[in-house]
Amino acid sequence: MTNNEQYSIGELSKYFDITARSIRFYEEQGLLAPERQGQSRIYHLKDKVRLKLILRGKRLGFSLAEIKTLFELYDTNPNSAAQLETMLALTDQKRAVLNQQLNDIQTLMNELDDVESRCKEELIELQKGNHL
Amino acid sequence: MTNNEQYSIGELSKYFDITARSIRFYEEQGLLAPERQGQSRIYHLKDKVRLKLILRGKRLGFSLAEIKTLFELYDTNPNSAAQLETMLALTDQKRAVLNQQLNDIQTLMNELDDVESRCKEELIELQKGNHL
DNA sequence: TTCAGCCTTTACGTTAACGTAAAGCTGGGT
DNA sequence: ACCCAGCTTTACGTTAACGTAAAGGCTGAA
Repeated sequence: MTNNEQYSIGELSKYFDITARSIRFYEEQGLLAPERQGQSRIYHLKDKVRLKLILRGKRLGFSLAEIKTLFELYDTNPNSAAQLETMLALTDQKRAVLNQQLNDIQTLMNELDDVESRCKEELIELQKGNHL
Repeated sequence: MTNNEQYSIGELSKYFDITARSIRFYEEQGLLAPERQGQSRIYHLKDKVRLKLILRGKRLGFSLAEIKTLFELYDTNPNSAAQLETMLALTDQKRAVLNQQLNDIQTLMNELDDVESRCKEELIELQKGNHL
């Protein structure tokens, strides 16, 4: 009962609104490894989840190479202490970057608020003028 | 009293920890327009502020072209209604992107928390083992 | 069978954001 | 006078992440 849905590359590309070329490229870079039936690629739920993670990583400004190493860290079962330490260090590092982004976004949001309210005030002024 | 500090390109590059090449490139792309004294560039506070904005924009994933149009929108004194509407549309658009990023970051943070706590638990287990 | 629609591989092209080298001016210190 | 650090321009090189043909295989409907 572990979900047996299958997807073609075209279905996935439509679903995520990206090109098939991109999906093949991610595979070429070692981020995906879909099953094959004959020459065609068959994607399952785990591939779909991976793609989702890839796209989210990209939106956050990670390179495909970075995303790949994150996958590898996540995939290798973390049994040795050294591996775990490495993982912790990396998560901390990423966390710092994300916090920086949060700050930036907050600052920018505030500025957008300023601009927006000033714009709206000016629009109201223009409206008043039009009544004459 | 409006602050008369001057900076050389070297000073600014050290301050922001970027190369002089980058700063010249931003100028080449129309994002900066420093004063000249002879052949050398002289930067003032407003240039420094601009650079800060450029770098923040970049951290948020904006292209230099996008940053430039934002600057231009910000610079043109917004007097016509059409301009104001454009500005409002753009701010809304950007706000949507930023909100998406916030979601992504939040999701990722949670996952990092999960990974981290699992790592720490495993480390503790390893410690216990070492006592035998 | 022929066609359309989807898939495949191979391979060269493109864009953004610089890196990097080459070659030269220039002001201050010794 | 000379040098050096820091500035300048010009121009070609580089990397990431695809875009865009080109040429062909497979499969189901007409």
